[in-house]
Amino acid sequence: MAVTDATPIDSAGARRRILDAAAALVLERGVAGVAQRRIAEEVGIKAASIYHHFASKNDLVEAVFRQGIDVMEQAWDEAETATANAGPRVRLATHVRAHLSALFENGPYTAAHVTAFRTAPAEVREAVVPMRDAYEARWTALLDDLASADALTPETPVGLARLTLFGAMNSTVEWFDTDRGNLDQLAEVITRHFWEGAAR
Amino acid sequence: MAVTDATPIDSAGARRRILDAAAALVLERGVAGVAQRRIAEEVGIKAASIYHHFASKNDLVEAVFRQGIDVMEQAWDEAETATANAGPRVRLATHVRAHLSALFENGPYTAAHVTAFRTAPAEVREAVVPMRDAYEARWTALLDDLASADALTPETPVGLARLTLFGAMNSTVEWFDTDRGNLDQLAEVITRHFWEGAAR
DNA sequence: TTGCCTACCTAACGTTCGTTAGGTACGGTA
DNA sequence: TACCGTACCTAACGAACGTTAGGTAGGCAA
Repeated sequence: MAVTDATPIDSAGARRRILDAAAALVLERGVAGVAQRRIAEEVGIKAASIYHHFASKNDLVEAVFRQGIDVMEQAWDEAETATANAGPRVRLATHVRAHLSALFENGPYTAAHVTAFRTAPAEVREAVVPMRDAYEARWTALLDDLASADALTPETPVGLARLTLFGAMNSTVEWFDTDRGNLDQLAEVITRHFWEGAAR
Repeated sequence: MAVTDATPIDSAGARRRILDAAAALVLERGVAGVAQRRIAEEVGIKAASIYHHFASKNDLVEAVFRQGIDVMEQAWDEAETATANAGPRVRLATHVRAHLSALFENGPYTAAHVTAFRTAPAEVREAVVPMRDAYEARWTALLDDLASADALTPETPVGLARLTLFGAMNSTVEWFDTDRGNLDQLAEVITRHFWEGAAR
């Protein structure tokens, strides 16, 4: 007669705690570098118990990536409503700040997505790509707006400009430290560099 | 009495072929996502034979990263001698082009280093960090030069400017396709964005 | 001819991986 | 009171992992 240690106090939040731990670990070790047993240990359960909440490891990391994109989308929406009547530069700056907020101020999901997506199994990537594309399309639309309002120089194709901007924003996860740096200042530097470099 | 399949025709180049395969695979799957047996398969040998050339998997991936930094350093040196008497903007543009050359035109080593370093085991990272720092110091010195020659605005700290530039350059490995895009044009766009954004 | 070095091999080791089967405890519902 | 779903558990599976031991074949030197 075996006795169980199970103490499901935080029953509803268990799935969320697994996701949190998975996202944080995937961020620092990559998808293949994280074992389910390690995630479980972080949460305080056994590896097999993860299967009560997720069908497989792929299912779990896919959920992490989806959450990362959800966070970005939400940040975008807030920036969009906040700048309904703003000029092009303010609109751009607000969205840059929102993207950085998604990367640093709402858990490790977006950061994990940005750094680890490329190394995920093909099945996971294929399932997530449509959501990724939708978010990128929003940025393309914004930059198209700016371009057709004559705010951007026609010298640089919009697609190239967007990728450069994404690079500048996303690569901050490699070095920026929320405890030591100021996100508003960072957003302003990135915005200024892009704006002065791309504005006409 | 077992018979061997060993056909060591390209004896001297075996180490190089292992490194090539390891770099390419690490680039697309991350360090933990690549098995020695997979690398060996790519080369056409058995996994155990890798140990004739490298002491361990960590030793192998460390060699990949070191090679990646060597490639960058070499590109830097060539750019440095080519712009001995050039103005600040040309100097910057040449170094940007050289860094992109390291990323795309000299094997997967630098690209592997840039994308996979963060997920490598701590021992590997610690061994490689001094080389990384030395390369980054070269960029800091260049930007300091530009700043003290009054070419850069004092509004942005040099450290922040360097990290922004690195972000723009390194993130190109995620999307740029050598077959479809032009590296000279890409270098020019990145240089212009940075220059117009940072110049005074 | 003998002997050694280089570059590979086969076979296996212990460990860790994702995953499954089958059980236990507990809170709520009938 | 009996039952049932939820949330965990232990135990174990086969596969894959990094790594080691011990061999074999070919080239070169003495």
